[in-house]
Amino acid sequence: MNTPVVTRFAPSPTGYLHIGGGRTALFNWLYARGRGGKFLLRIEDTDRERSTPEATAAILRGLEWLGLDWDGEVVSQFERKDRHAAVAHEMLARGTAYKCFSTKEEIDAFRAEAEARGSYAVFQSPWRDADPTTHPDAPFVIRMKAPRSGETVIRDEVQGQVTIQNATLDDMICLRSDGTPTYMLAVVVDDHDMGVTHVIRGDDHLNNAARQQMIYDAMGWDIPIWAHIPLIHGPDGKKLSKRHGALGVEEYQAMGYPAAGMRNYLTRLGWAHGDAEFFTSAQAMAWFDLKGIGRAPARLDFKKLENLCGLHISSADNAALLHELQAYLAASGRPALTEAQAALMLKGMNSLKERAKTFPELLDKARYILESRPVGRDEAAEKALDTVSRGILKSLTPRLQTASWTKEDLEAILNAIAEENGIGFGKLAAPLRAALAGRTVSPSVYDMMLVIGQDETIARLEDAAA
RNA sequence: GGCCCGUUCGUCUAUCGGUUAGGACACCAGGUUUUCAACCUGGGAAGAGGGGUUCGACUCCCCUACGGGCUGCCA
Repeated sequence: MNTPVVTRFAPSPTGYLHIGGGRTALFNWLYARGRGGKFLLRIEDTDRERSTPEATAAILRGLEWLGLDWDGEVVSQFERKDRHAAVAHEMLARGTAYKCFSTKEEIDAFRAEAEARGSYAVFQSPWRDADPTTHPDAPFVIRMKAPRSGETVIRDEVQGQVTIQNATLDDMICLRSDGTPTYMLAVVVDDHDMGVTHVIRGDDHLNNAARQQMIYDAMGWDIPIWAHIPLIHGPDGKKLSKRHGALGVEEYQAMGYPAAGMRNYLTRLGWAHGDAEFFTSAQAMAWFDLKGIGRAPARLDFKKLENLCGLHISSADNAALLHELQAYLAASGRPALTEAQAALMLKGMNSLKERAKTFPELLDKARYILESRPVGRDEAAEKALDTVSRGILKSLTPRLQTASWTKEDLEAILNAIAEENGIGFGKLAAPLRAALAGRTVSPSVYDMMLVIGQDETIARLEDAAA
């Protein structure tokens, strides 16, 4: 019997959920969901100065948009501070931690002196082995009594076996002088208490894993399976910054990328399953594994994101797509569709979704549906409606009055008109498109006519011919 | 400074000692076409550099370069 998998995502609420965090959450989610395990969410809000409820809300919204559902309640790390403190005191009792009365000033001075000597040493507290009877009545921190020799080996599913010399690690502080826990202690206690079996997180924590492992050992707890994944870089290979993509995932939503495409892209970024490129979340869950994660940081490629999004849009269920489109409109602060518009969108969705990579593009192609008469025309459309073309359109309307409004019938009529005027079908389609959509770029003229219907089509042609 | 991690086409990647180094996006050319999108065909494009180990190295080892991370009473 294997232990059920428990993963977690543990962001600190100091800002929006950025794309890298979103991917970390996604990996944890895929791993748990693909194995019938649990995916937990914990907000690391022990830094009271920088944590905000707004950031927490933004992170939750971001995860929801990505479709990453978590199990159980969201855990607040801050609220568990008493438990963290209790563990620190237990370590004290076990002799795996000690009270350190060194002040910040003393530590700073130690470091400054080391630096002045041109050397670099980890801080060694004079209180490590002090006799408790010599303890002053002063504020203290609780430090881990870390081994000073030997090495700590991290068995990482992504990075392999990583060995850290214990001498390079200091006795980290577990409990601050104000009694609050540090991150290092809090993560370990929480992951243990929450039953986390797999810690999948950014590789900026790889070194921390060694220190954390010492706490697990000190408490006699089972060490989780580590998987430190490389961070995402910007298109230029540099660390992600706001300039190029370190946007909140909500901004990607506002840019109109469908969540399924985003998930697919992010899953494939830094992870591979053979040659699989385009896949559903169900497939991703079935395939996702730690072995397939690469060791090098990946760069963001918006072109590929768009390509994948286009594929997901065109293969999406029409009703679901309409639903997500409406969510997009709301998220980007645009007016909602009227019921009539929504109905027409659904009717025209088959042709619309094949030509869009993002929701703005979909909306743009749907202009013929969303605009009401008189349809505004851009410059190119105006040009397409020259005198000759208007004349042709005029001769077309009476024929349409009696049409049965099936594609076959319309095809017969338009082909006949083109032939009568001695022009190719393309020459006829251009002004027709301009009249119907007000653009020279639109879905097929047949699709448009069938979607908006006979009366509206004729009315628009009359508008244009006038 | 110290320690740790990384480096295959422009980008994401496959390869797990023996391949003409494969796929995808992007790009270029051609085709199809009712504009756009899509689609079809073809093309250019890679093992950071240097040493080893080996019959044989993209794959294993070492060095260098470059990139990143950690080195906080931040997470």
